[in-house]
Amino acid sequence: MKVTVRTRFAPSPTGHLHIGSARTALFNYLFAKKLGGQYLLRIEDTDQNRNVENAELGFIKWFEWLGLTWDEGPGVGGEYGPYSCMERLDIYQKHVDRLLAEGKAYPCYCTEEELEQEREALMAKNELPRYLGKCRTLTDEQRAAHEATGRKKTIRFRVPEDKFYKFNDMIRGEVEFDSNGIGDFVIVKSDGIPTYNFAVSVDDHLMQITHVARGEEHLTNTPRQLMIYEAFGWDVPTFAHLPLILNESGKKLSKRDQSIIQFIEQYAELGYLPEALNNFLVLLGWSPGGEQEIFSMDELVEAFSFDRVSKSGAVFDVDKLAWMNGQYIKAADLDRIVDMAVPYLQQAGYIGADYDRAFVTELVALFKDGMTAVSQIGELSAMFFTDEVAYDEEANAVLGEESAPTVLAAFRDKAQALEEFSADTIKAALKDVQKETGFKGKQLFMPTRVAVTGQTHGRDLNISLALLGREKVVSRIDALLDK
RNA sequence: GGCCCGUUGGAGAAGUGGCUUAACUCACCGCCCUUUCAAGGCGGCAUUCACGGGUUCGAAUCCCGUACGGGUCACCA
Repeated sequence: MKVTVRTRFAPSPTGHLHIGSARTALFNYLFAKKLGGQYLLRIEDTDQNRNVENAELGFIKWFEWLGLTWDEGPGVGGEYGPYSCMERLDIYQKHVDRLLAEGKAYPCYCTEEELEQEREALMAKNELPRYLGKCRTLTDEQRAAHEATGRKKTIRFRVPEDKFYKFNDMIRGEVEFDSNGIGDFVIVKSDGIPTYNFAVSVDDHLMQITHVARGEEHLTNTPRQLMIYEAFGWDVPTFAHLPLILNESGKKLSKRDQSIIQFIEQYAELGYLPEALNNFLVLLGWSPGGEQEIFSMDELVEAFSFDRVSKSGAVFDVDKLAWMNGQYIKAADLDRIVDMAVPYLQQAGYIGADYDRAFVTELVALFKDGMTAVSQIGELSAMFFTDEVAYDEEANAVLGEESAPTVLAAFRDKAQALEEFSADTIKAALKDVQKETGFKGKQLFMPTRVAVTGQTHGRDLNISLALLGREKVVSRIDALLDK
């Protein structure tokens, strides 16, 4: 029987969906879809201290926003559930008991202080800090004595000595670790909850996960998980360790890093399109090989493979993301962008609840091809909603040109006299001003643009002026001429 | 420090022994188009693949060493 591919993404519920998590989820999703398999979501909530209230709901929402929906997991269920660790405690317990009974794991009564001392002592001797196995050989009597004092205990996995753990990583090839470099590690914490390494192994096996793609920071966890698989006699899934996403200084993106916006919800708030984010993220560490860079989700499913994922870290390039988003905005339906733009305009107080849809549509159409994020609509269209125009240094330089007063005065009169104030008639009026004053090109347009919009850069002048309306255009020019 | 991993332009990268005088994209710089501004088009931007040895008729591509960078060494995931 052909085994179907099953992948998963298993985040800890820290509250927000990080871009790195989204990218890992994306890779797992694409791989499963490409091979006609299933992609599942599982919540790794074994850290009681870090679990955030309702965090689960938060990032589930953002996964949905990205379109990375799961075939099994929270909300949708599935025959291998439950899909969060804290609901699976009894399952882990059974497995721990088995390891304990077989002597493959043992209780450890060392306190944190004792372990800390051990670490310090080792470091002082210039040896690598690790657990030396003090409780490894405790007799039943000694254990009973510890139990009697009510001392807290953890369960540690007995790491086999002198063994090499090898696996074939889909991205990094053959990777090998010496078991002697790994101390007996904790599989059940003193609060009775299993650690990540243990829970993840048990869950991946029970949920019949065939391929595990995760960040490179998990590479050194793999031998531990291999040991657990071995202890239970389970088949090992295929691993793929993705290159890290780096900040501009080449360091792993830390959640506290201020230099880069890191959470999906922040991008959503800024008016990024989910397709753009997916497209940008997939290119971080993966390359399609050809010359195409813009991919729909369907195309990605078709094109994706782990053997085209690189081994070295990828720097998160904010500019490229902006460009990518701009491409998607440009290609998107105008109506969709208008819908996205409305809240920003309302928030800025430019339009109310009963706004003029036709006007807003024209406004958005004017800026759509030049935006890099929909939130920019506020700043971009500010001049349409203010009475006072502020002129900066650059603007004043243009207004100081000798052609400015002549051109402005002429255009003002033409604008005033225009029967209909539209892009076409404005264009004609400007043409007349040119004939009349002899100024053309930059000398003609720049003073007009700057006087009315306050900006030296912008979109189509004729449409901008028409949208602004005669009244604003004329009064702004008058205000300048009066000075 | 131990163990792992990596190193092609400012960034993402293609390239897996000859087809490479190293694709493509972002950024940057020019030019064209547009009477302005954008958008768009075109072109420029690594004589060289961290460095040093080697293997080979031939190396960015294979091997060794050095340097640099990163990850990880938790009762966090």
